[in-house]
Amino acid sequence: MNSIIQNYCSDGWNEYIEFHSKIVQVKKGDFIFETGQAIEGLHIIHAGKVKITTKNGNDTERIIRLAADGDIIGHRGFGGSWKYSVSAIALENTDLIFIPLKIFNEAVIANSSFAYAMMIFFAEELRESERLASQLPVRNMVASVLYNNYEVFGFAKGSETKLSFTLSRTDLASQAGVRYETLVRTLAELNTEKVIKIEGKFIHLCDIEKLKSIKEGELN
Amino acid sequence: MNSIIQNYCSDGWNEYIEFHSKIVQVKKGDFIFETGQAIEGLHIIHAGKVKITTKNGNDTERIIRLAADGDIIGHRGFGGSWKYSVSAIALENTDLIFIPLKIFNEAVIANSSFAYAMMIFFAEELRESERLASQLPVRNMVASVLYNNYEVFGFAKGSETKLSFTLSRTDLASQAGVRYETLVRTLAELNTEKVIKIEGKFIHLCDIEKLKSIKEGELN
DNA sequence: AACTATTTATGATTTAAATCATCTTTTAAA
DNA sequence: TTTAAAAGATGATTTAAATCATAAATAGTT
Repeated sequence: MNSIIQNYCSDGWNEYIEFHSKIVQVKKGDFIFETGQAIEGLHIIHAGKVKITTKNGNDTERIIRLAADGDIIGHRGFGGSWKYSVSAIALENTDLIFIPLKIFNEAVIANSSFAYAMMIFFAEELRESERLASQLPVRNMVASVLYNNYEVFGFAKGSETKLSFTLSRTDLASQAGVRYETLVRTLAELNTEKVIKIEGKFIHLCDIEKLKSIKEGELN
Repeated sequence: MNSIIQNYCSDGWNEYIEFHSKIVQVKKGDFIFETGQAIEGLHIIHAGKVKITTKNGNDTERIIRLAADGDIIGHRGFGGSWKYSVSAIALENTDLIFIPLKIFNEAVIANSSFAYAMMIFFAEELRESERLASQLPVRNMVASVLYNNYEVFGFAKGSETKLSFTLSRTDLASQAGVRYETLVRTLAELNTEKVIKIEGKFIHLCDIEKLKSIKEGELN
């Protein structure tokens, strides 16, 4: 692993953090944490894939972020009541490094460049979250979600187009903020236009440039 | 003013920051900064009111945040390309304190508790931004926006219900992420139910508890 | 006060997406 | 290897919100 901590804390602090960290292993479908629980530390994904979800009022959930190797999760509840405002669910069997809050706080206070890096990390998360405010038609939202899946998961080994991990249609819909049937129809449409290629459950992104332009708001 | 800087930097650093800061005065409707511009520093609102907007693809803009006295603005573009990802527009004549990026960075590196406080500030902004992901019906979104206006602007002096500042209907619609006509109709509906009271342009929040419950996803 | 311009309001119609209803395909289990 | 369960796909219908059209009300200007 080569996380923000390794990069910005001194060797001594890295040892100290590692000594107090522990490995957490979760199975596909398991919660890593759930909305409302008290925050006891920070998780860094060592190997695996995770979805971060939030509740829309009463009923439906929405995926607000995907995370993979090296990504930090569980930082959103920092400050305030120190409770998770979102849930994290493993998309496959996942290993995480858990750093107790006390240790993390000590490291931030002692390593000013780490504190600065964490601040910038949060700023980037904030910018990323602005995507959620864009209320474009379904087609654009779906393109945006597919592109994000590519950014986070990349392409499969030996392929120039196939997503290395495919969310279920239900999860893709949840991330796009639309209903399942609507997502399926939109995928079919993009497939017909050869922007993507549907291969059973799997999805190929055949025209990344077109996808980018659609996600930026290209009409029709 | 009593901002995060005063509270978390040493006296010496406060003097240093103040020495290098300058006052910026903008008139109602003026841009404080615009999407795409290079970031040269951080603004703190000394006295006034500001809306932060983002572009939805080609056409419409959406208000993603309101800010008033003591609030920090312009931090969203930190990191990455160091360009503003949003625009800030004064809702009334506004005085701001501008801190050059170089000075701010020095202060963050030198004052670890300030760096920590900034990190927590960003975390709170991030949590706040999750509101944008909730895709509730118009009625709930409008309630959410009215409540946020109350949180940021408060009630007028001598009134227990009247918002101290009233956004235009167009701006309220932009914040709720709905069309103008839809917003007006929804306000009329909430008015009929006596949750709010419309007094010309001005809005009274008569039943804050009901408003809270609607914004949390109460149906019908 | 009279005249614009802007902001607020409301009715009628259209439309994109949700919902409802099936059906097929794939995966998992007995 | 048959059966059950889950995931994926598509057509038909409904609906909430957008759009179109127009009218009041308010504010600003000469």
